[in-house]
Amino acid sequence: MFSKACEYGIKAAIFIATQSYEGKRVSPKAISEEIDSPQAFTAKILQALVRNDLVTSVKGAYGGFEIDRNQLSSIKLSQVVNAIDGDSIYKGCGLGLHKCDASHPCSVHDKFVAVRAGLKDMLENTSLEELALNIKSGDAFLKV
Amino acid sequence: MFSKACEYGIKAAIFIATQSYEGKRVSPKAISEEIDSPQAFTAKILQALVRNDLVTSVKGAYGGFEIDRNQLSSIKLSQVVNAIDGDSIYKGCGLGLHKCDASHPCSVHDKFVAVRAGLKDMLENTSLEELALNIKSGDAFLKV
DNA sequence: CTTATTTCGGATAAATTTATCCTATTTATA
DNA sequence: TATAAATAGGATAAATTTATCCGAAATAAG
Repeated sequence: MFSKACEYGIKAAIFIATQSYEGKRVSPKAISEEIDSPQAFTAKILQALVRNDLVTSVKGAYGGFEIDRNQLSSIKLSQVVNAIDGDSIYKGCGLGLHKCDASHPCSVHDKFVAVRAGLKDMLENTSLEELALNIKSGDAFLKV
Repeated sequence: MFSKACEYGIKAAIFIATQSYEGKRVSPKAISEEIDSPQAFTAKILQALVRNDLVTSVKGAYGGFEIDRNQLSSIKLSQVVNAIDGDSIYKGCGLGLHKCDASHPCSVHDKFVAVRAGLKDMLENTSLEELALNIKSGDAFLKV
């Protein structure tokens, strides 16, 4: 469904969110250990999140990554996915056609529209805050 | 959503279906031209469909690929996808965790369950016959 | 100002997916 | 039986994704 990079990005964002809740910054090392991902690769993905203004980075000593606590509820999963994989997941044609729409549909177009709408809706209505709270309450987990 | 191989596989299966409707066999060359895909790569994917008994191949002169006309309505998109990409699309965890289920959910587990169910339902309830008829009637297209 | 710490970013490597090439095998027809 | 036509399948190459390495730039603290 998502690329590896996107999976790491989602997990990383959720972990940063849980820590930002307590006013803590986190390093790529701590993140990759927490979400069980390759460190250097994860760092690259974090850069993408920073470039898209979803995560703030602080360079130098005592630096790290954080998310503005006031934005935790307004940052949606869709923004994280979009920053890494783009919007092809729920925008592109199911069969990879360039020009596929209602007026020039591929054979599975109508079928896909509904599924895609559900995915889009899910991503756009799930906030980092909600997911971070799932983790903090012990209702969900980030690894294994 | 799907791999390139899977996209080609779906399109190829639909095209073979349209031709089998008229009792015609088709060559990998004709298929790749019709669905705009690399020929040799498409031939490999066809082999997977043959191994999974979704498509029949006839070797030698006047041979080619065909689908039993009586099975067109019973072969579902899910079988084509499964033959090529496996069932990871709607079975695997959204975050790539190995052990993710209702009793040990990842942070997005519950959200994904619904989307996946929709995708699964769509794939399992769409037959090659239905898609082939969409093409024949001119309501849908296989390329561009 | 110096130093230690930390993110940034370019270069490179490994793994996977996508794509091509060529030969073997099969089969209908003459 | 010989021949031409067609799929099967192994070997290989190209492209993309995933992953690693290392030096540059930035910053807090002494």
